[in-house]
Amino acid sequence: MATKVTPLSGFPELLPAERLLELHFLDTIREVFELHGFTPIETRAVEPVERLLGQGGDADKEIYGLRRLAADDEDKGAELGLHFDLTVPFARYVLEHAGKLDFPFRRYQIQKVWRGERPQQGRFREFTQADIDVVDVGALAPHFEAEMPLVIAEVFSRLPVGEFHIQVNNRKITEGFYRGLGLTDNAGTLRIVDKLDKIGAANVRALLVESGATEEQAAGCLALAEIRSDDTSFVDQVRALGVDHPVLDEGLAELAAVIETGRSVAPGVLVADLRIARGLDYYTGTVYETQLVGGEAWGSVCSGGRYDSLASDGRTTYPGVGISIGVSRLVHLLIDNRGLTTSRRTPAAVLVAVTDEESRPHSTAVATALRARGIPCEVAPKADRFGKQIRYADRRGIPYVWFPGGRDDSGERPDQVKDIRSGEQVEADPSTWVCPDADLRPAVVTLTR
RNA sequence: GUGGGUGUAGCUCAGCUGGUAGAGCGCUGCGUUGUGGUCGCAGAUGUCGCGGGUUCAAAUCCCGUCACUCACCCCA
Repeated sequence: MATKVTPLSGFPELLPAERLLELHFLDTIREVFELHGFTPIETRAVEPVERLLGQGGDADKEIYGLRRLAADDEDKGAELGLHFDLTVPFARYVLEHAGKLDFPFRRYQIQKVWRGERPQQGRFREFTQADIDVVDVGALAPHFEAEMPLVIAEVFSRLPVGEFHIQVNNRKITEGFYRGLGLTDNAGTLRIVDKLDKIGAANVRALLVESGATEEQAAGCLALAEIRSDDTSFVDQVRALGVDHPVLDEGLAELAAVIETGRSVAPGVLVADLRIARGLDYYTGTVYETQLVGGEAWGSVCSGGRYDSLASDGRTTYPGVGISIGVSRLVHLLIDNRGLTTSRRTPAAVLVAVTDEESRPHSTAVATALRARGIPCEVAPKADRFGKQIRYADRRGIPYVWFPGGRDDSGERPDQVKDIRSGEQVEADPSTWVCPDADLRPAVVTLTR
C-alpha cells in the first residue's frame, strides 16, 4: 500500500543530530536527579479514565482514550486513557505500592505523556516530561518545597539553556487574598489574572469586572499580580495592600520560607512572582513555573507544585511536591530559536576505512580494539575510493578516519589515522591511540545562520 | 471544538489577468586510478495535497475535502 507519508501534527520526531542533543539533555537530567538521591520508577502509559479525570471531573483535560480495534460494543471493561502527566500516575503508584515504599519517598520519572490539545509552537500532543517528586505519609515537611526548584536550577546550570528564572507563587496567597477581597470564584479569577502578560492590565481589569468583580476588587487583584521580588520583601508589599485573611497569612509564610532557602542556597535563581497561576488543578500551595530568558513566548519549560490530597486512599493521605521539566518543549525551543544541535549525527568518533573486501577483517579488528577502549566507531560499509570513504565520514560529522596499513611493494605499512577537520594524519596503533575527550562524544554546538 | 493562513522536486521557494513546470541548495557521475571539503562540467527527481466543476486548455479560476500551520481554550 503506497500511501503518502505525512507528518502527524503534535507528534514531533527529531533527526539524528537533534535526538543526540535530546539524549544529552536526558542524560544530564537523570544524572543530577540521581545525584540528589531520587530513585527511578516507570509507570504504565495508561490509567483508568476515571482516575485521570480525578476529583475535578472536568472532561476538558483532552485525554486520549485507548481501546482495542477488535473490541466489539459489548466488550466494555475499564475505560483506559493515556496519561497526560506523570504526577497523577505517580500518586496512584504510591497508593498501590505504599506498603513497599520508604517514606518520604523521592522518585524521578522520565516518560512520554499525551494531551489531545491543538498543537502549537512548543505544544505537542506527545511529549517527554522529566519529573521529580517527594511524597510523605500524613504530612510533608515544607523544606521540600524549596528543594525541588533548586534541583532544577542545578540541572539547568549544566545545560546550554542560557539564563532562566524559576518563578514561585503559592495558591494560598491568591486564594486568601481573593477571599479577603470578597471574591469567591478563585479558579476563575486566577485564570483571568494569568492572562496579564498576554493581554495587559486594562483587559484583565475589564474581564474581571465582566466576571462580577467590582472595580476595587479588580484593582486589588491587579495590584497583587504586579508584585514580584527575589527576596522576602514581597510580604510587606502584600501587607501594604491591606487585605487580611488567615489563608493569605499561611501562603505568605510558606512562600517566604521557600524564597529564603532559595536565596541562601542558590542566589538569584528563585523569584517570588505573585502573578503565576498556571499548572494543574490539584496544586494546593506552592507552584513553580520556569521561563528561559528570551524564550518567554514558548511558555514555561518546567513547572510543578505542592499537592496535599492527590494521593489518598480514604484513611491515609500522602501529600507531595514535585516539579517537571518539559523536555520536548525545552529541546525544541533551543533547536528552533537558538540553532542548537550536535557536532555530528552519529555517536561514532572514528570511521575505519576498508581497503578492499579481502582485508575487511583487518578493519573490523581495528574497530574492535577501539571499542574495547570506549571509542565509538564504525567500519566503512563499502571499500570505495578513500576519497569517498572520507566523504562518508565528513557527511556524518565523524571527525577521524582510520586507514588500515598492510603490505605493499615498499613493505609493511603501519595504520594511520586522519583528523579530517585539520587534515593532519599520523601513524597510530588501535590498542593505544586516543583522541581528545571532546571528540569522543557528539558535542553541543550552535548553528551559525 | 471555533476562526485565519498555507499545500508545487529530498529542502527552501518562484510560477502575474488560465496556454501543458522552474530556481537555489542538496543528490549522482566525471575532471581527480583508492585521501574528501573548493572549483568546473554533465545528469536524475514531480500523481503542482486529493476529488469534482468551468474551459479548446487548469499548478493557476470555482466548490468540496484532507493535511499542515497560527490564534483562542488549556498547558510542559
